[in-house]
Order: sequence, then C-alpha cells, then structure tokens
Amino acid sequence: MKYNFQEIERKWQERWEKDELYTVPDFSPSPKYYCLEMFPYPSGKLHMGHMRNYAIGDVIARSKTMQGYNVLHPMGWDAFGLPAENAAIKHGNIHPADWTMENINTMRQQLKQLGFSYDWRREFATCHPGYYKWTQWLFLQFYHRGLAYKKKAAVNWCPSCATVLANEQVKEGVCERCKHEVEKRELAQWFLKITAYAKRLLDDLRQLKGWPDKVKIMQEHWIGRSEGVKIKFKVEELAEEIEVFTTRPDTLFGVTYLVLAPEHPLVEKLLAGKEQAEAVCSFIRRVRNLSEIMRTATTVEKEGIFTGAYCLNPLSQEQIPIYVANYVLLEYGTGAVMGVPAHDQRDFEFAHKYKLPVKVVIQPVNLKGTEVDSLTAAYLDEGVMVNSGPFNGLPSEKGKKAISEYLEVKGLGCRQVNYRLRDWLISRQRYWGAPIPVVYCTKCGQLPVPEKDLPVLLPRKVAFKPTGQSPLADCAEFLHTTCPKCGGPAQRETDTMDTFICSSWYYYRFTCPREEKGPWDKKKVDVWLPVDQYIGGVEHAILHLLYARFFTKFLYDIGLISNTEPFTNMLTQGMVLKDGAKMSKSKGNVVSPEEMINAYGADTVRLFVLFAAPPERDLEWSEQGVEGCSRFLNRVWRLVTAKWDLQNISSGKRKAEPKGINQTIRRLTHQTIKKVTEDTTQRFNFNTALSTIMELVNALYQYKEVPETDREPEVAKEALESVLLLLAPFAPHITEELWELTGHQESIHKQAWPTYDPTLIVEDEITIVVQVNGRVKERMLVPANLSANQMQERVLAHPRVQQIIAGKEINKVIPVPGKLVNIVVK
RNA sequence: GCGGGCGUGGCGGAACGGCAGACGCGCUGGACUUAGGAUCCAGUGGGUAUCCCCCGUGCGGGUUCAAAUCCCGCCGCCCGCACCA
Repeated sequence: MKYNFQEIERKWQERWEKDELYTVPDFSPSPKYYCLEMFPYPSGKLHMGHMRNYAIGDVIARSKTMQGYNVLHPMGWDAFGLPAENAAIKHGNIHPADWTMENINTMRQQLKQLGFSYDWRREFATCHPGYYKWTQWLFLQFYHRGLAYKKKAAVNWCPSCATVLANEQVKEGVCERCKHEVEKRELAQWFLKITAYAKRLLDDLRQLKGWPDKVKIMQEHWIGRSEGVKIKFKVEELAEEIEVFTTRPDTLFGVTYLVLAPEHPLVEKLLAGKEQAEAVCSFIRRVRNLSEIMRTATTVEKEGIFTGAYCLNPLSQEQIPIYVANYVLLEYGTGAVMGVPAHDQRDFEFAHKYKLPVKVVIQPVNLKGTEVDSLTAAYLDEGVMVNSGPFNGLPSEKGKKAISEYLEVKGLGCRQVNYRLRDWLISRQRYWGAPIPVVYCTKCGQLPVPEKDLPVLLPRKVAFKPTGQSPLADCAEFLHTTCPKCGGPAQRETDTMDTFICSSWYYYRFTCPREEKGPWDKKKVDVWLPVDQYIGGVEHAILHLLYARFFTKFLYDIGLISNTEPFTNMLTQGMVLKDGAKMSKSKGNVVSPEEMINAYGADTVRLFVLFAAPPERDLEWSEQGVEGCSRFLNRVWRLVTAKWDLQNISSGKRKAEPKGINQTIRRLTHQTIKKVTEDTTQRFNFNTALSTIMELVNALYQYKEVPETDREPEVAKEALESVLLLLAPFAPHITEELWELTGHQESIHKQAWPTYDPTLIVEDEITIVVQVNGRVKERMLVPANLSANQMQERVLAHPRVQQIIAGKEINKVIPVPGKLVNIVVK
C-alpha cells in the first residue's frame, strides 16, 4: 500500500471535524495551557510566514495536549485594516467587508488544509459588530478614566495611506506599512495615555523571564527612562521662565547658551520687538517644512539662530543667549535644552559652528588641566567639578546630587524622571475600523456614546475616496445623530480606531467569543489567562506586544482581569527566506504554501519548516529539503506498514529481558523518547527533535533486516508506536492513519505522550576517548560504570596507549568518568 | 553613533567547556531493474605517505589538562533604535 497523502489528509481532516477532536472545554480537572499564535490579518492567502508561525504553535499545542494539559488553541482574524479599504478604492466595486470575508474564507480553508488543531468554535473576526462593540466599550473605559483624550498636536501623517500614524508605526521617518515618507501635521486627534503606564511597562519587563532578551531590550529602549532635573532659567526683561530638562545638572556652570525647539510656545514672545524676529521666523518656517526624515537624520548638520533674547543661569547669574535650533524636539522633555559645549557632543558641534564660548566645568581626574583650546570633542565622562563656584572639587557624580538638591531647596528646579515613550495616537481617518464612540453636540460639546447604545455600527454604504478625511464624514446617515444628553442634533466622531486596539485584547475574547454581557466572562478569563505560550514575528516587538501589555495593565487596574501581564512566554520566530532574502512579490522569490501543499501534502510541508532551522532563526526555503521530508515520511510509511504484524502483539509484559539487538533497539527507543521530549516540549528545538526521530527510524530499518526469529515483537511494537506518537504533533495526518492501520481505535492525538524508563536508557558499555595533551589518540570500549580511577588504570594499561606515551614523562592524568581520559606528557 | 544577534563542510544545520560536522540536502560508487528522477547499501571537511599522520568552527591574542563553546581586541553580515538633552 502506498502513502497517498491527498486521500489521508482529506479523510482525517473530515473525521477530526466530525468528531470535534479539537474542541476544548473551559473547565477541566487537567492543568490548563493557553497556546496562542498571533492571529493573521486576512490579506488574501496564507504565506510562508503564517505557515511557519502556525506549524510551530501546532506542535506545541498538540504535544502539550498529549502531555495531559487542557490546551486552548484558538484562531481568529485581525480583520479591520487598510488593505481592505485600499482594495475598495482601487477596484471600486468591492466593499471592504466583502473583500475581508472572502479572504477569511480562503485562509480558513488553507489553515484547515494544514490540519492545525484549532478549536474552530472560538473563531471570530475583529470587524464583526459582536466584537467591535466591545472594542468600543473598552475605549469608553479608558475615556471615563481620563486615559482617552483628544488633543491638537503635530502628528505623523502618511500621505499615501491618507491617515495619521502612531509613533510606533513610523520607522526611520517612513510609514512602516507603505514605506512612504511621513509628514508632520497639526491635527486634533484621539490618544490613549500609555505614558501613564510607562513606569510599570518598564519595571514589569523584569518579570517576563520567558521572553527573549532582544524583545525586552527593544521595549526598554522604546520606553526610554532617564533621570534628570528640570531647571528654570529666568528670561531677561520678561516675566517668563524657560524650563530645561537635563541629565547632567553637574554641568550647569558650563552652560553658555540655551536652545528652544522651533515649535516652542515661548519663541513668539521672546521675538517680540527684536530685530532678529524676521530671520528667526523664516528659519523656523524652513525647519518645520522639512519632512520627519530630513529633520531627524543624524547626518543633518545642526542648525540654529540667535533670538536676540537672553536668560540668566540660575546659579551663576551669567547672561546666556537664547537660540532656536533644529536638533531640539518639542515632544521630549520640556522642548528646551541648556547648551554645555564642553560636555555634550551635540552642544560642542553647535558651539563651534556659531562661535559660542566653551566652558570646562568637569576635569578628568587623572589629567592636570583641560585646556579649552585643546578640546577636540566634548568630555563626557565623570571627573572633578571646576569653575563651578561653591561646588568646585566635588566628583561629578556627587555634584549631580548636590546641585539637584540645591536647586530644589531654592525652588529653581526639581528632579524628574522622563520617558521617551509618547501617548498612543489611535485616530485613523479611515472607514474600515471600529468607530470611536464619541458624539459632538452643538450645545453639550464632546460626549461619549452611552454603553447601551453600543455598538456604533459602521454604515455599509459609503464612498471610498482617499481624501484624507474619514469616508464616514461624507455619510450623512452615520454622521448625524442626536445628543445622548439633551436630545438635540449632534454629529458623530468620524475617525476610527487604530487596528492595534483590536489586537490588544483579542486573546481575552478567545475564552468566550460569543459573550454578550461584557467583553468577556471573568471566570473564564481567569481560568485561561495569562497566555502560556505566545508565538509570532519579532516585527511586533514594540507595537502589538507593548500595546497588549498596556491594555492588560489597565484592565487589571479596573478589575476586569486578574493577570498583570498577558503573555508568560514569548517565542519570536525567524523569517522565511528564499535565496537569502525575505520572500516578496517585488523580488519574485515567493513560494506559495498552497502549491507546496498540493505537491507534497500538509504533513511534508509542516515537517520541512520545522526541520530546516530552529524556530527563532531565519529559515532558508529549499525545495530539495522539502523533498527530503517527503522521502522521510514515505520511509516511515513503509517501515510501519512492513510485515511486523503489530495487531497480534499484546502490549503486556515482556517475557524476558531483551538482549543483544533487541536490547539495543529498546534502549534507543527510550533514549529517543527522552531527547524528543526535551527538544519538543522544553527547548522547542523541533529540528533536533525530528533528527532524533529520523535516527530511530534509520535504526529500525536495520532492525527490520534482522531474522524474524531473532527479533522480539514487543520491542518492535514499542519502537514503532513511539515513532508514531513522537511524530504525531509534527505530522498529524500520516501518524493518525498509521495508528489506525496498526490496529488502534482511538485517535493518536488523544494518546498520552510517551514516557521513558530511566533505567532502560543506561548503556552498559561506552566508548571513551584517550587524549594525549588534549588530542584524541585512541578510543576504548569500557564498561559504563567505571570510576575515574578504574578508567585511568585501564587506559594506562592499554598497549596502544603505552606505545604512544613510551619514553615520555607523565605529568598529569585527567579522567572524566563516562567521557574521556586526558594524559598530559612532556 | 548606540543596542542586539550571527559567523562551523558544497548547502540547511548538530555539538551540558570534553570524540567538531548528528540529521537532512547535494555529490560519488554499487545493488535491484526493460528503465530509474523510485528504493536499498556504502562513501563523502581539507591535506596527505590514504586504515598513518597533520591541519581545520571569520581573524588575532588569552584562560584551561581540554575552547566552536569562556574572556579581551579586531573584521564581516543581519536586525532594531536613531540628535531623547
């Protein structure tokens, strides 16, 4: 009988669905395990990245199930988003909802073809009103606590996507989705106050022992905590103060100028009546017209201009000129910085360009004197304070504290912790998203939509035009409503929410996807959460993963959940490459999962993506590698279907202790179980797990050739069944078929994961290595249980070893039990 | 510039500080066959005097009886951040 993957895979997929094999109960006496892969955006068809992500998750889910866990393994759709709307704009006759549903249907069918063990009853799409009702409801929870607010700000605008973007969605000055250059626009937009959680998001990273360091470091950097002091500088001739933020208060006496961001609100006042006013204004206009990418590139030279105004150093009372410059950002700190050319590289360059004085106030400890003229770069390290009045002689670290305290006492400043993280801009000027549930009444102003009126439904009939304004603004039926307070005429907010909001809470919804009384049933959420293992691409390290953590902390605070972190363990899988590059249409190196499944079968393709590389590493696609996996499955098929007569072997007790080849095979079986268990369920090194199974299969091919009378049927049965059980999470269809063919009634996927007997894996004889001066010279077969001394004796008595070391003086002998003996000679 | 990761045969990749190259691909030879792009068997890091020895994990040092693995300094590639005061 030949291995017919088409037939087998179809047969079992139907059977599993009919038997509801992957339906998981919410409450069970077994320990729970929540295995989750990042749900996909339904972009059209499944790609290799999805395939790899879900193959990894499926092995974990299946092996944990076999280990006796009650495993939640769901799948759904991150279904709101730009591509659907762009398709509508481009093709005109297709509605985003229909486009999305079509894609979902295609991709669901593909996922089913791959035989993943999802509990499909829990499937949902975030664009369904039953889901986004609760997305809106959650927005209101933020709103009621002052954590969702609207403000006018200079925001990132992508002209190509015709919408604003969050900071996290801008990479190197370009839109991370379409790579178009991002502009700054002054707009009133909705924000979520993620900055209120900056400290906890940072501090709790330490709890995440099961996350890759790389991701934690990226988040830490993104949150960007820094300790410093906010210092007030009095403006001359005006009753105004300029606040600056600095991490180097110890250099306060070295300030020779002050710089404001071009957008700083005080600039206008400072310029009033100054002859410089016109020049400064034109400079500011020029800078603000630059795109984000031009403005922030480090290669761009620092440029600035004197405002004509001065302020006073709060400690020395020196007169300090005030500049405006392109390198100061309004959004960070106070939007103003003190210039200390001697001890900050940017200030150093700026001062040289504009001939500003350089004043050394920190002296390196081991050098006599630092001459200003000899400075070729700013001195950034610690040292001793000089030219700093009463603080002279203090080590700079102590000086930081001393000056901070002095400023605080005098009311001239205060210590402050600053974060780089900004609030999350969630408005999008697009149709295909969850409407922000807010109305504007001419009388009562801005009001949240009452919870009883949710969901605010998306109207179906709208015109899709890339106008830069939400299509909802042109939809009278949607726009006009009545005020929930006074009943008068009101207008709806027409912006929709960033789709990252939808994906910030979906993992809670999987516990009760049809819940109508709330976003979820807390009893069920408390059973399943946190997610035990989350799997996805590293590209979400600071987008989705940070937002999800933020939501979780907020939901915890308002009592909706009991966990403070969403994902206990995180696995970031590598990319799938072809010819050394990421698969992409433009490079023309895309391999479609669909074609591969048709040509080789789901089991083979799954096996390949798991075998070709460990999960975190990038994977190079190789069709020859796929063929190798196909060959292996055929080998397994022929091995198991060979004439072993397994059905007639009782799995009861063995008659006698197996000897010789039978003992070897049994030992290898148990050794394989041990290694595959570790690699599959603990280390997630599926490639080595599979190679270990291959080795057992290879050995069994040898065993098959042993005369039947010399083989013990129980040994064969145990070995073959172990191969099937260990392989079942990787190749679920073929193992299920072979399990049935070998006389089993119940699904292989309901069997317990095999366990090994530690006493059976022990070797009685091992090959040890004899080294002379660290080089391998000889191998010896010795009893495994020899002590170090016994090993040493045996090795030194060995004729071949004596020959090698003849005439040499033995300095030392290092025996390592079970491994080797190293003889050090002169 | 800063941060992180990675450099091992022809290729993908294995190796608790202890036999470098498991497993797979490719290649070579053989068997079976009308045929083989199926299957099975054997070989496969380099050098070489070819069952003997030498050299070999990006490069250069160091620690150790012993280093792909640990430490220091370079080089190369990939990813992330990017004037954050």
